[in-house]
Amino acid sequence: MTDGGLRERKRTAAMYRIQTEALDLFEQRGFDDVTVEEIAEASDVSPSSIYRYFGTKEELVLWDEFDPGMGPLLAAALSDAVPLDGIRQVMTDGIDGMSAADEQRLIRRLRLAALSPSLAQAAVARSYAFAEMVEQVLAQQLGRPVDDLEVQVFSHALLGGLLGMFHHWQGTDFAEPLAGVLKRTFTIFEEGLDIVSARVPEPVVEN
Amino acid sequence: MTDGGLRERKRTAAMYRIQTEALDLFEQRGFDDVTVEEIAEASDVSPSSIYRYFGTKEELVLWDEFDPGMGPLLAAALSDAVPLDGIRQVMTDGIDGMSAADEQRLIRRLRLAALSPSLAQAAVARSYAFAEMVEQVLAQQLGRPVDDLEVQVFSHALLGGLLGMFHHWQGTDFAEPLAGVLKRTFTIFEEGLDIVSARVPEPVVEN
DNA sequence: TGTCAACTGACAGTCGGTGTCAACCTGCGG
DNA sequence: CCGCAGGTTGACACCGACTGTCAGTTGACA
Repeated sequence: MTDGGLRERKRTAAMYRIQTEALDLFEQRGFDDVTVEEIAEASDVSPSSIYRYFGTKEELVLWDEFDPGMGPLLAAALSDAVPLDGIRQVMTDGIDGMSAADEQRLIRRLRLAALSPSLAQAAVARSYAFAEMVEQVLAQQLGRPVDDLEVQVFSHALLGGLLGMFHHWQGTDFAEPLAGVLKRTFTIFEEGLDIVSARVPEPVVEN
Repeated sequence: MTDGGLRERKRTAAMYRIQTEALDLFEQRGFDDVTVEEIAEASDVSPSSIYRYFGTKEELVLWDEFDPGMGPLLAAALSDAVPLDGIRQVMTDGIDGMSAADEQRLIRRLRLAALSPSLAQAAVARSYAFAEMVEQVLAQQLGRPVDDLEVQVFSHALLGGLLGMFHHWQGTDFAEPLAGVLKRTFTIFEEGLDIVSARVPEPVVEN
């Protein structure tokens, strides 16, 4: 699922090591109060290399070793299944394949992302790119133009919903296992997002 | 709907004027190739003032004179209607109240946002904040905790869908009036986002 | 081993963004 | 008309993220 050559593996290993140092420093002193130079020093590489690896300071937190494989995987899943099911399958598999350490690291990264505005912003923008992938595959799948309104609304709403799921997970302090939350989220999707009809009939209590 | 005192109005007027200069420059030479200092010079203010007004360079494009009023408006609309209807009402009213010049300016800003990565990122993050407003009001409305999964998924999916709508509008070069696109978007919402069942039965053509 | 491409570190420079301080306007009481 | 207080502005200095370049090194591969 991961590597190509040895170079690639070494690169990934280096990035993982640098990210580990960075997460430690960020947790100790806050994202904004740690400079890239300090991380470089702690990781025994030059600042230049950090930028070559990650591109931006934010990516030091957001980068995920498993990300690169996601694209093709998603495309494949969407090509031979009902869209929603395909995406559910990919995500479920991904979560099931995560070790406890992986999940712990994910939680650390999410916690950090929630604490720093610039990180939160980058995180949202990053997952937005995900929606654009779904767009493309879905449009082709349905034989519609990529700019089709329904395709756009569906793709982005789906992605938004998943963001909401992570928001909930974070808000409840990661109490429930992610797999369970994901399952409930897709149930909500399947029921058609009809929170509207679930509105309580009683009048609102004054603030 | 807008001002408070005279100070506030002067400030808004100055921001509008600076934004106009900035939009011109950005369109001529691209967002990244114009410095804040140049905008300051063109607008006859100091760079310091621009940062005091807008905070960031991105906000020079994203700022909207009507934004400040949106919060209370939305809260009110959500408090006494079915959530989806309330939001639809606010947005429909907002669009109906826009002059042709306002819409033209909006289009200019959207065009710019699509051309520069940093702008696009900031724009997405900005609209994300909108979802958090919906979250709060909706949770209170339904008598559920803000971190309720369904509330989170609904709010963010809704916001995502609206983002998708703008994406479509942009992709079709703003051909259809925004009011029409909005109406169709909410129709999609009401039908429960069931693009799943609309899947074409034929097998996919090989790429 | 030799060659070539990819990678790395060092360095200088640009620019976005923040904090500080002095000058200035604006309205108010004497 | 004169000070005076609060908010607003401009000038300046500073930090740090990020880019481009260049020379030196390392690794892949014949």
